[in-house]
Amino acid sequence: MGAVSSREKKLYPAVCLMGPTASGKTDLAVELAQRLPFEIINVDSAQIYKGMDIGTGKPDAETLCLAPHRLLDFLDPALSYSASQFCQDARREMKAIHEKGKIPLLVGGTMLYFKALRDGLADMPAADPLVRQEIEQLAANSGWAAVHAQLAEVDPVSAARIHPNDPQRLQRALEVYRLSGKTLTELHGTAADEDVVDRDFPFHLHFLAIQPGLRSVLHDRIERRFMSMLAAGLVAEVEQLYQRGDLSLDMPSMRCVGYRQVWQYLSGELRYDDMVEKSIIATRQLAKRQVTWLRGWDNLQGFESENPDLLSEVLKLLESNSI
RNA sequence: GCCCAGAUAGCUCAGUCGGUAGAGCAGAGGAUUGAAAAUCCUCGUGUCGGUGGUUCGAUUCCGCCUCUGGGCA
Repeated sequence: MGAVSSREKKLYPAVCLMGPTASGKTDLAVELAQRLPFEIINVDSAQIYKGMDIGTGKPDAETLCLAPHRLLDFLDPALSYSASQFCQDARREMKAIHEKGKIPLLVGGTMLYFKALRDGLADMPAADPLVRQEIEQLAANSGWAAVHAQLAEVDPVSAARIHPNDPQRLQRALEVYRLSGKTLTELHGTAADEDVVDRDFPFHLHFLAIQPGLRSVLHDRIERRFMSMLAAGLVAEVEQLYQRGDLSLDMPSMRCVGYRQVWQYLSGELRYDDMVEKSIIATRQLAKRQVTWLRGWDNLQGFESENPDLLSEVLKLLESNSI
């Protein structure tokens, strides 16, 4: 067992704490960080945004003082982020934490980011606003079916895989071809070569997840949490963003659960009660997609979030993994 | 009390010129490679309010009853 075990020896531990929204990840992470030499890295695509605090369930200032979070609250809502940027940023922070003699604790519900970190991303061109605009123009003029048809000419394999009704993926696939002259199909699998894993990414990821045992409990928590967000001033928070004038509903930040619906309320498109209902529904649907990711996740240690002994059980598991 | 309109899937409703019914939303399952809190796919049996009648056959037509709106008193 030469190659494998010698590579494993060079890997340092990092812990990934996953779970659907409203399952109590942050509370658990903060508890863990106070007992073990962890430093927390945020893995939540909404909590990266500045000025989006209440609706994203960002930890409050007091909590952040006790347990600082990296990659949290650093990006203006007018900008977009990506799984690729996350990987670069997270690796940089993980190394920095390791150099301080501590262990990275990655916490969040953005499963694509965890996956990208674990598996790597293919070597592909980044998003290009101009090319995206061209493709959107094509779609506006001739329909997304035309985009799909064009993709089918250059990359029939991807065209067969991507549903004609999925504009986001059609656009990306055609964008990659226009920018690189290569198909998504060719480029997939070019990533995560072992050099990258070993040299730039000398970590072994331990995956933990928490979630309620019953879906009904999760739904209950989601509803109550959204109500408390409203009580805490969510509408005023979104109104500040709304009034900036440079943000819009087609930006990733304003498509976040809750923000989108409050925005529509502020613009008169939704009545207050409908905004509340639709926000809660959107949150439940988000949680469902997160649970779907978790169900298929390899080597995942799951914990029941309502378990009163949660903390000690997680600590026991970490100890048994020599963390 | 009288008149009118309703009563069909968890919700909002469509429909059956009489042959036991279908959309949207919700919900469930799934996909997921630079927007991912995004984007997309699949899944619909329910005493058709109750009860009598007409009929080979009623959720559909008729009577009565119950309930809910609205109007008149």
